[in-house]
Amino acid sequence: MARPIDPALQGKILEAARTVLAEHGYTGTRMADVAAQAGIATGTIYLYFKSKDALVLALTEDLNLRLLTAVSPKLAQPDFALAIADAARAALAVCASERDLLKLLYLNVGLSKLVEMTLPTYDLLHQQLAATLAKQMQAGVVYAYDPKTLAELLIGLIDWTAQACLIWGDGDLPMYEATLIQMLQRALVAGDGRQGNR
Amino acid sequence: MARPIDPALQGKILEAARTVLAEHGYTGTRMADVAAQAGIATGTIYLYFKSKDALVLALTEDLNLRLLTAVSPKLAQPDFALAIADAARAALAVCASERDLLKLLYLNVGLSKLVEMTLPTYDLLHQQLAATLAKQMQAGVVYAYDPKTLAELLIGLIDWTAQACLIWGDGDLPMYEATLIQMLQRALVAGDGRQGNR
Amino acid sequence: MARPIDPALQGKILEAARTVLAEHGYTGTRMADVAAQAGIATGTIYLYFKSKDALVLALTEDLNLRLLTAVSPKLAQPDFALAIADAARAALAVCASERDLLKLLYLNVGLSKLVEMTLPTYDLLHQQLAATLAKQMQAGVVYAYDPKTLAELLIGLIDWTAQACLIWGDGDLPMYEATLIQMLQRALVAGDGRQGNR
Amino acid sequence: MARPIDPALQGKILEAARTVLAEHGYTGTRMADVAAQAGIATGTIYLYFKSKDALVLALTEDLNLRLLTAVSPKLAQPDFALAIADAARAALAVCASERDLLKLLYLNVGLSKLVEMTLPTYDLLHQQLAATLAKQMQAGVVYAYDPKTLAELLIGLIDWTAQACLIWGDGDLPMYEATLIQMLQRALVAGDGRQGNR
DNA sequence: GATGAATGAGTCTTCATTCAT
DNA sequence: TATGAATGAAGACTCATTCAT
Repeated sequence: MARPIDPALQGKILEAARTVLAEHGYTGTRMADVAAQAGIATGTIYLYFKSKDALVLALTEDLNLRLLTAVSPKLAQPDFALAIADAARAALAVCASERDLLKLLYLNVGLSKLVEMTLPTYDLLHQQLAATLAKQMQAGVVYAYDPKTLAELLIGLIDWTAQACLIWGDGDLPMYEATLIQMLQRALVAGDGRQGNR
Repeated sequence: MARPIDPALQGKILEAARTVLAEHGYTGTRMADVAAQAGIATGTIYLYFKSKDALVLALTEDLNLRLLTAVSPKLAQPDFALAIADAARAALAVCASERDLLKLLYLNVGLSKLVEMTLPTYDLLHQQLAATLAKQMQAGVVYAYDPKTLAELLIGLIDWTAQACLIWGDGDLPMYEATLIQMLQRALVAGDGRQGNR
Repeated sequence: MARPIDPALQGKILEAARTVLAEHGYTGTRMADVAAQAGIATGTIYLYFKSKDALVLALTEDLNLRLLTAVSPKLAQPDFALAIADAARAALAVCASERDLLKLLYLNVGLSKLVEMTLPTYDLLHQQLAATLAKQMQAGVVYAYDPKTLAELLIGLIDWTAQACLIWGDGDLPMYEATLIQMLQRALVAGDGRQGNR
Repeated sequence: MARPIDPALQGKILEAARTVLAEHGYTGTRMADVAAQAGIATGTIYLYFKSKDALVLALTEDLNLRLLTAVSPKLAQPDFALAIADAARAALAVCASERDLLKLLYLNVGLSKLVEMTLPTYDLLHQQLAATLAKQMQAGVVYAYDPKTLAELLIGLIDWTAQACLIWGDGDLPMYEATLIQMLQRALVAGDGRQGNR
C-alpha cells in the first residue's frame, strides 16, 4: 500500500485555504497559493476537493457546523430569556473566532452555487430554532409570531450583527452583543418573563 | 465618464447591466453582454464607466439612493411606532420592486472593493436613523440603546428580511413584513408608546 | 520493463490498454484508466512499460507481428495469383479481428515518435514482399516494377483497404476484399498468369 | 467603425499554424506559438477559429480542396488511361508541395473529431471519381468493379503513395509516381485501351 | 463620441510520472 | 513487486480593457 490518504491533510488544506482566501478573497486566491500555503503540490488539492468552489463550500459548511454546534445546546435551556442571550453570545463568539472566514464568505464569495444549494446545517439550525420558538409561543413565553419566519429573521439579525461588528465595524463585540440581546429579549419575551439578565 | 456625455445612454447601460447581472451574476457577466443588451459597442461602456466594478458600484449606489429617498420621509413622522412600520414597509417595497438587483448585489457581487469603500448613501441613512433613534430615546419613546449600534442592526434586520423573503424565500412579503414590524415595535417602543398601529 | 517480471501481467496490461484506447483514443486514455481496467495500480504499469508511448508502441508491434505471421506463409505459395489473394485475405482477416486496435492505431495515435522509429516487423514484411515480387518479376509472372516501391504501395493499399472498410466504411469486408484482390491481380500478374482467382 | 475584420488575417493564421504545426506536431504546438508566428496576440486566433482543433481542421479542409481542384479537371479527360495518369500526378504534386502539412495531418493529428466528421471535399472527390469510373466501366474501358469501393481504394492508394514517398520515404517522387501509374493503368484499363502512355 | 477588433495577462485543472511505503 | 498518493509542469481559453479607425 502506498501512503494512505491522509485525513489530516484535508484539514490542512482547509486551513490553508482559509488563510489565503481571507487575505486575497475568492477571485484573488489561486489554487497554487493554497497549495503553497499548505506546503503541498497544486494537484494534491484536487485529490481532496473537486474544485475551487467545492473547497470554499466546504469552508462554509464548516462554519455553519461550528455555529450549529455552539448554538444548539444554548437554545435548549429552560429559561428562554437566558437561552436567547446565551445563544446569541455563542453565535457571535464563533463568528468572532472565525472572523477571517466570515469576512471571506460574506464578502468575496460570488459563488452563485452557494445560493442554489441550501446548506443542510443552516436548515438544521433554522428548524431547531423555529421549533423552540413555537413551543415557547404556546407556553406564552414568546409573543405570537409566525415561528418559521421569526426564526429566519432572528438568524439573519444575529448574522448581520456579526458582520456589522466584525466585518465592517470596529469589532467592539460587547456593545453589539448587548444591543442585540436587548433587542431580542424585548422583541420576543412576553410579559414580565424577562428579568434583567444581561 | 466624469461628466456623462449622454445621460440617457448612461441610464441605458445601467439598465442593461442590471438585466444581465441579475441573470448571470457578477463573474458570469461579460462587458460584451452588457453592451449587447444595451445595443451598443463594448468600448462605449468605458466612456461612461471606468470599469466593470465601477458599473456594478453605480448600480449599488442607485439602489441605496432609492432606499434613502423612500425611507427618509417616513422616519420623520411624529408617531414613532408608525414611523417604524412605515419605514420598514417602504424599504421592503423598494427592495421588492428591485428584486433582481437586490439578488445580484447581495449574492453575486464579490467585489472586495465594495467593502473598502464606505458607500455614502448608506452612511446618510445610517446617520439619519441614528439621530432619529437618539431623539426618541431622549423622549422616552424608544428604549435606551446605543443609537449608532442600534441603527446599524436595524438596517441589517430590514435588509435581511428583504433578502430572506425575496431572495431565498417564497416572496410572501406580507408575512415577513408583519413579523418584522412587530419585532421592531416590541424591540424599540418603550412603555405603552405603541397603540394599535397596524 | 526490460525483462518483464510477470509476462502474464504484461499481457493483461496490453489487453487493458487496447480496450481503453479503443474506447477513448490516445489522448483520451489515462494511465489510471488502463490500470483500473487491468485491475492493478497505476504505478505498476511503469514496471512493465517505460511510458505511455511505449505501451502504445508495444501494441503496434503486436499487431504488426500478427500481420506478418498471417501473411508470410501465404506469400510463399507457388501460384502467385493465389498467393496475392490469400495474402490479402489473411491481412484483412487479421485487421478485421483486431478492428478496435486498428482503429486506434491509425486514427488516434498522434505519436510523433512512431514516425521516427522504423518498426522492425514492418520492415520484415516489406522485405519479404519485395523479395517475393522480385523473384516473380524475374520469372515473368509479375509485371516489371521497382520491387521495393511496389512492395510499399501494395502494403499501403491493403492497409488502406482495411481502414476504408473497417474504420470508415460499413465493414462489408467481402466487397472490399473482392475489389482489392481483383485490383492486385490485374495490376501485378502478367499475361494469362491468372487463372480462376477466387 | 473599428477595424473591419480582416480576411487576410485568417489566411495568415492558417499559414502560421501550418508552419508551427509542421515543425512541432499537433500536441507540441501551442496556440501562443501560432499567434507569435502570425505576429498577433493569442486571443486573436480565437476571433477566427473556435478552437485549436478547428484550426487544424481548417487546414485539412484546405488541403482537400487543393487536391480536389487539382485532380478534378484531369479526370474529365476523354482518354481514361491518360486521365488516370494525370490525376495521379496532379494529386502527388499537390501533396509534394504541401509536404509539411501532409506530414502533420497524417501523423500528428490524433483528432478523433477528424474521424467523425466526414469532410465534404473528400466526399466530392470520391463521388466524382466513382461516377467517372462507372461511366468508363459501362463503356468497357475500365474493368468491372464496384465503382464506389474502387474509388475509395484508388484514393487510398494515391494517398498512401504520397505518404510513403513524402513522409516515410526518401521523396523520390518520380519512382513512386511511375509505379503508381502503372499499377493503376493495369488494374483499371481493360483490353488494349492503354497504349504506352508513360 | 462610437465602434469592435485586437490585445495578452492570468489560472484552473489534468494527468503522466515518481517514490515512499 | 505492488501500490496509489503526491507531484508539478504545462496550456488552452477567457474576457476586461484598449485604441486605431
